[in-house]
Amino acid sequence: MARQSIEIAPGAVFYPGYLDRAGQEALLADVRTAILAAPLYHPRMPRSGKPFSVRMTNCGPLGWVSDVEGYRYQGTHPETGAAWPAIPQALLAAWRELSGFAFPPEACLVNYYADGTRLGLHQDRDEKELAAPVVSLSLGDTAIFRIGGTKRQDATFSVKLASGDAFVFGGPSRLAYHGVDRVLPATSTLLAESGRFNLTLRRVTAAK
DNA sequence: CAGTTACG
DNA sequence: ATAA
Repeated sequence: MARQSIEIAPGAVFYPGYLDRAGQEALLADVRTAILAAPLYHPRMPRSGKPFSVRMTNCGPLGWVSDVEGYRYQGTHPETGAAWPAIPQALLAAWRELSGFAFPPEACLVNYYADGTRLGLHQDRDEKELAAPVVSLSLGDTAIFRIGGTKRQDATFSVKLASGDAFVFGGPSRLAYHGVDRVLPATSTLLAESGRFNLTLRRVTAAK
């Protein structure tokens, strides 16, 4: 199935409307199930211990976590100690369609942005396999997403990411700085609550 | 280190 | 937008 796509920058590809409403509802149900097993929590910044405003959890063999000790991937939830739940099949299918990478993702970071939540400009660089892209899916309220280049001082621009949109960071944009400036309240009817879920699929270890 | 604030 |  051919998909509408827009290459925002080399290797940074936007797929507006990637999931239709039924697909969004099915994926949201999977996310709800995952959160029952692995509750959302507030990560903390390395060194300072300051909490993020975004709440997080993960699916997959590995999950990205941050606390006063630093950033890392680990196999268990930092608060419950339980293994992360499996990555839902719908997300594995999206990875196969969008990543162009022959090996499966090992982590799905689930970020929940309540109204007022922001996430500062950063790089996803804790993965060993940088040949694999990061695949992102949005559910719920529209985000004002910001993306720049591979250096923090590079120019940035913003893109609105709506419910059902996909975004892929690959090639020269794999290490592009990006963040979320804000979430626009009441821009989607998908969630019963306000806010937005973002799901990012990553290959963490070197693919063999 | 993916935060926050002040400043321009 | 940039810096501390």
